[in-house]
Amino acid sequence: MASVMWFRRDLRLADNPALLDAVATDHQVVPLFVVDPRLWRPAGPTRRAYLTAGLCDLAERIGGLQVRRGDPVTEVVAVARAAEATTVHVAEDFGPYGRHRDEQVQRALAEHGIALVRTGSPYAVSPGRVRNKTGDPYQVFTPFSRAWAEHGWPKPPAAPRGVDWQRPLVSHDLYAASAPDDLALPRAGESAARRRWRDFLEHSLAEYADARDRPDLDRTSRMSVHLKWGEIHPRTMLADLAAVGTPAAATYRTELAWREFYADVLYHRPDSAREYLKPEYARMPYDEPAEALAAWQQGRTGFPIVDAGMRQLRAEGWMHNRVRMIVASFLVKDLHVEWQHGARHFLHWLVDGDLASNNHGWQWMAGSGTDAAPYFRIFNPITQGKKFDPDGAYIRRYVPELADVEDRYVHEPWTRPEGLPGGYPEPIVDHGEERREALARYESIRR
DNA sequence: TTTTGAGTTGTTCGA
DNA sequence: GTCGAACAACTCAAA
Repeated sequence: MASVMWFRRDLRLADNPALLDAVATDHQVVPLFVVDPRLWRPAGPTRRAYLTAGLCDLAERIGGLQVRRGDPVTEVVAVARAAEATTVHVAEDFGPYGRHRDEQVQRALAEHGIALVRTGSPYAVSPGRVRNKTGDPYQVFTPFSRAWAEHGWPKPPAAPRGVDWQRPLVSHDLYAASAPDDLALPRAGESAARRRWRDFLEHSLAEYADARDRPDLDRTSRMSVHLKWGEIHPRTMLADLAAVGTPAAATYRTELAWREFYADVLYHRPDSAREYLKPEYARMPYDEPAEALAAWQQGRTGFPIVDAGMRQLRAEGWMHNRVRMIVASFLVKDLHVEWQHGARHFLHWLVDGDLASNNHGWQWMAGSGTDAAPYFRIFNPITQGKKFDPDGAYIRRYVPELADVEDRYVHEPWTRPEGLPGGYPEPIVDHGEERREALARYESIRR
């Protein structure tokens, strides 16, 4: 007899209600992870490598981990039956695929008299629980975040003690997904997540409100990847922020609220992962993706801040948030390419790639998302660069061709009297022209 | 029911 | 260089 703890996006032992539930049911616990081809295939090399490292870390903490590769419906049932378990414990998954998968698994387990027990979720307040007074989900962020904060969340529980882990070896084929040598990925695992969080609280939180927008300063928390894989739970972070209690802590809490808001929107509108949240935007005329999309992907648009961001993505599997907005605006509004192409590229390369946050961030930038503000919010890549990377330090870090360009030309190297430095492309479009073009196209879908 | 006010992340123009 | 207004009138929560 034993219970099964099926880890998915909760690769940690502390603050893990599903694990506590598993231990409470039976102190003999089989730790399981299933590498699901349907999720593994679309994950790019960064998420594969990071997940592999994260699983190795979890296995080390536990002293073993059953890793299976295949359809969860068959794999979870097989493991549960072999362990003679009566319960399989999970944190609830609210994504479109996860919900469907868990229903299938639940049904298959039930045939053998085994229960799938859902406890907790990757969110402080589970999607679907924040409602307005009429019981409907919120459509805009600010009222959601107020209600979300008032909803409250329990104190983070500690890691369970006295677990009798049933420890099989980690299967070896998992190690096949190591990171490409030229990719600089962050350290994976629960300890690394907590270390980074403590480090951020101590050194960067105080200046977070202003410094987070400066890619040259690199003062964001970089917690997204740890949240993505549940190496730390937002509840733990919220408790720490409440203890700090400063305006900066409140600013950071708002960022966590955004993550929960987008998960909530996706929960209520699972189709919005692919389709336009506001259907009328599907009528927008866009260009077929061609050379322009390729130039954007490769970081060869001739706009320094855009190219720096796209190259950071390829070098680190990560991009600074401010720059994500700039490159997204550029793809949709300067190159007139549909947001789904950008979202797909991001999800392929981002180590923190999360369906809800990623795709709703893109919808927001495309104008079809939850932003109620005017559609004519079009980023000027030059202005944005000057404002948020004033000395061009971020640009120089990722675009070596511009390393020796004088400060005053680094955002517009084509204006340099001696011409562009060798190997750096001419701007592929005229921003002013494309801005007018984007406005005209938006105009065309309005009544 | 009606009204009111606010809305993550912007840009440009002209004084 | 800095500042405020205009952009164009939408959506939605809450009073």
